[in-house]
Amino acid sequence: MLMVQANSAKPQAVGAIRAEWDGSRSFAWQHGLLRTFEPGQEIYAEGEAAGTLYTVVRGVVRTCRYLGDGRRLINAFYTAGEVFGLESGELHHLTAEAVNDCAVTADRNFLQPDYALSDQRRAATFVAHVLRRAGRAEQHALLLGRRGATDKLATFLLEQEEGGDEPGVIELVMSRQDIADYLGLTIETVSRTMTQLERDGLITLASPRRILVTSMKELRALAE
Amino acid sequence: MLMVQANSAKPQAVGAIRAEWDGSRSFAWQHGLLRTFEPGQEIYAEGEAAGTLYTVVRGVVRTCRYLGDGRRLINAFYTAGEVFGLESGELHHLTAEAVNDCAVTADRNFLQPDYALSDQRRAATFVAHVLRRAGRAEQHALLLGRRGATDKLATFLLEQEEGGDEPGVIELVMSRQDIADYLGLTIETVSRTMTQLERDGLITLASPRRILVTSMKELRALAE
DNA sequence: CGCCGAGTTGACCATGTTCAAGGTGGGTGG
DNA sequence: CCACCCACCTTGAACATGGTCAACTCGGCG
Repeated sequence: MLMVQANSAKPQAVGAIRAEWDGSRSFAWQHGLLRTFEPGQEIYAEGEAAGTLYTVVRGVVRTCRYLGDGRRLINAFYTAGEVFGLESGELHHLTAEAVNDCAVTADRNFLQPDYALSDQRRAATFVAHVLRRAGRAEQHALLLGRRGATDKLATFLLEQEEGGDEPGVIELVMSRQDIADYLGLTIETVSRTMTQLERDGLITLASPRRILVTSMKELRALAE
Repeated sequence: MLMVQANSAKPQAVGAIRAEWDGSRSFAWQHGLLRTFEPGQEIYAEGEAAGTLYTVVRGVVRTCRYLGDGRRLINAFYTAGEVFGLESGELHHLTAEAVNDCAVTADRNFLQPDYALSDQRRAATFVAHVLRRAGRAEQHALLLGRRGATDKLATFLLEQEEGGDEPGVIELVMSRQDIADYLGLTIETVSRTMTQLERDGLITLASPRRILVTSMKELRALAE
């Protein structure tokens, strides 16, 4: 059942949802309110009540935690078709923000315990998403465990290359600061390492946000 | 239904399983084969077929990945009552090994797709476990994202203190090398940082593996 | 044109790694 | 019972890597 109603962040008609979904991956939860966010805008904050399941329709969302000293650690980037906002407890323990202009659907049915499991088909999809999230988080932990900045960046770039449309071409939607906070590095180190990879002939920086992989083999070797 | 049969690693009668479980947390999957492992012994390897759900009965299990250069990254430590071995794909993408002498039950019913979801109660428990694992992995990623060795070790020690029996007392079952690989540090840095924490009066090293927290407040402050 | 945010680069410094040398304690065997 | 061994841990000194601070470039936009 579709919910359409007024909302603080530009709600849109349901037709738009279906339209945007066309040509994209399909999902079991094709209902919920469509909301759009501007770059940097907060979707929910750490500590708020959880229970809503979000699906990215357009753009990229990041989940992160702010530390006492002002530093920020980015947990994950979510792109079109991916879901986020699930929590094991009552509260969000991460903050979600829009990286660029983006649209997400919010399904509040997940406030009801076991709603997701009432139907076996829905349960299967639900579990698949949670397992995917667990795998992704473990992948990220493994990435952060790596020693060198070069290792980390190479792994990150390959990750982004996978998610992109054209093989060998990486269109970064996030800033250097975002990358730094995702890799546990500083913006300067990210920048330097990027330049170094270009000098070594592994990549070409068409622009800061557009990267061409010129030696996939060597890049993969760095990521092991 | 209980499965009891011969196995390479010391299978035991089912009575023993129930006996060991008494007084411990209860689980929806109280069936499966009990197997024991010696310190360092492999339970399953990265790349092997998945589908078995393991529950730790006694001892501690670590899941890790070995990198090309011989380095090892530890993903998690599992203690009595916790489950591991779930995968989103067909294969294990981590290796599981016994940290000390330990016993686990192996339930191969999870080879059948959607077995876990056939019953809603079982599905709920299953989802809870996967969500827990996701949360834990994200926690670990956040830990690894921290800059200082002191921050990391303080966080790790608090984590261990939580899991222990006596407040303020930490019994480490894992070696310094294990800790180093879990925190993305070297064994020397772990050792030095441990000593430094003792010099600063936050902890007392009764023995390398037995630690008394003498200033919980300051330790928490380090972990933020 | 001048501003501004994002990115790059350089010089110096702090932190953790590396390499190497001791300790320590629990086992085994003489 | 002691001597020895071995794995585990600690400590020290030199070194490498990434962080910090600061200057500079670049491109878009009022």
